[in-house]
Amino acid sequence: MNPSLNPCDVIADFPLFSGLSSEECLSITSAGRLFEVAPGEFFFHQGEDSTMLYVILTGRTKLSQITSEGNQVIVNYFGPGEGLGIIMALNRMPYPLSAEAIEPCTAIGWSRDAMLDLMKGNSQLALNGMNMVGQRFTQMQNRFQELATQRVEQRLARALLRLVRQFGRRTEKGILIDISLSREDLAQMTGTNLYNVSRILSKWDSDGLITTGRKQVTLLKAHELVVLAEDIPPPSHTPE
Amino acid sequence: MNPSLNPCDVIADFPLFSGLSSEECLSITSAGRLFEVAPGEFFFHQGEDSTMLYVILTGRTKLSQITSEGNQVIVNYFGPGEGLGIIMALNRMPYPLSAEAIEPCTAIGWSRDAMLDLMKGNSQLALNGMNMVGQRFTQMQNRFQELATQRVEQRLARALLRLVRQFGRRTEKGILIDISLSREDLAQMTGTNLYNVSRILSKWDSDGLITTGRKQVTLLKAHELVVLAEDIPPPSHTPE
DNA sequence: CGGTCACTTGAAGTAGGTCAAATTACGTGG
DNA sequence: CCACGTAATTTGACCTACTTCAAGTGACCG
Repeated sequence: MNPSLNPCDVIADFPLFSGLSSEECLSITSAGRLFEVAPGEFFFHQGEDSTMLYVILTGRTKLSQITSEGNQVIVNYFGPGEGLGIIMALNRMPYPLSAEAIEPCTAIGWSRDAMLDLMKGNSQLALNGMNMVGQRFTQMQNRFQELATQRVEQRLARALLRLVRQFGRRTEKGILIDISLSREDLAQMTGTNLYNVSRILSKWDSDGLITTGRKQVTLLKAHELVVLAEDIPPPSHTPE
Repeated sequence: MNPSLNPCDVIADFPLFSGLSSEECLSITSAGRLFEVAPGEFFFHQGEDSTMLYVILTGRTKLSQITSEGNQVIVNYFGPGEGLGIIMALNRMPYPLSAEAIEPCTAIGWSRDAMLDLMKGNSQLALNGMNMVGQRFTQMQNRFQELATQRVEQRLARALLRLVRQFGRRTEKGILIDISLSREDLAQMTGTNLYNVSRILSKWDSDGLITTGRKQVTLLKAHELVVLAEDIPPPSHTPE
């Protein structure tokens, strides 16, 4: 009955809790613990044994992976309602990626065993977990396909559109992607390098599609980006 | 009690049934139906509404996806014990890919609702399902990373090694990948085109790493492929 | 005001994509 | 069993997208 530790009003429409009564929400959340993570700190690091899983209440988190060759790949950014470590914690494997707070974050965390017990006793919860994993699987698969078949320009356009959906904020100039977002970050999201990203953004900037700043991007003509994202390569030479 | 419709002895160590009693296995399998799918036929097509999910008993299946631009991507090959449509059927979304039998297949199939009911009544089953989805997620993520950071040659080496693990069969010459496997197939698995694959395979062939035939590959020196797969690019010019 | 960090831009090199054509294997029907 | 047609594969040549290196510019921080 402690509202500060049981923000059920907030989490009621989180996917993990959908279809659950408020009593169930209460007992599930009270089996966990509230965490606060400062920007730059990590919920967990890639390779660590996965003992905890979290659902974000507030703040944004960056999920990234480092390859054996030392290349970093940004897999995703997560915000409120999304789960961290759900997949792996329930599979008893080391975390395959690192989760870093890029803003002050609060989250509810459970130990793996606690969550497994909860799920065993509440199959709706287990199904919700499975749905979340499934969602992420689909996203991942789409990005895989993207990477396999599209050119950098299209992938970059899609990445921006995804980010806008997650972090877009209307301003008087256009739609700002409201997170710190360097060229390097975008490169790591799209499987290329910062030079390439810089060139493409510069081009779009001078074409009036976007405005760029230091670690930020604002979309001016989102529709044109959609056209780019859907490919349709420009007619190279006019065939009669 | 009909052994032909309830091959519990076979499925006992399938991941979906792990930790379940034979009574539970029995009641779960009997809620499903046995399917036989001939080579070239499909369990389901991409985009169809996902009403059924399957667990393969025998035979191999190819999972592929077609992009909006018409490019095909081979996501995976699945064999006995693996699930088809688990992710999507439980998420109430259209199948994101097509599942085609490449050998005579038998599988148990359930309607989505039947499986959801079973899982609601048996949370171990739900957890098993989640584990399977999690496994596939991890695989997908690794391949994503691969595609984002590695060159075609490495990706091809890895693809072959993966295929060997799934379909490798010792022969007197080496380890044969025992499925029909064209250059085009390999290209669609690694995000490149058949010309590129053909060139690389030819090179490896003349280096004695593999032997190739029409729609087949045999590994001779698997270890050398592992070296290639782990990258370590050849020293371009000897630095003192 | 100096230093660092993010970003830009140029130039050169390369992996890989594309197109075209030749070659080889396979299967079928005669 | 052979000849033919088709499909798989190889190979060459060219070209473009992308990477890499290098040098410079601009922005924020102390």
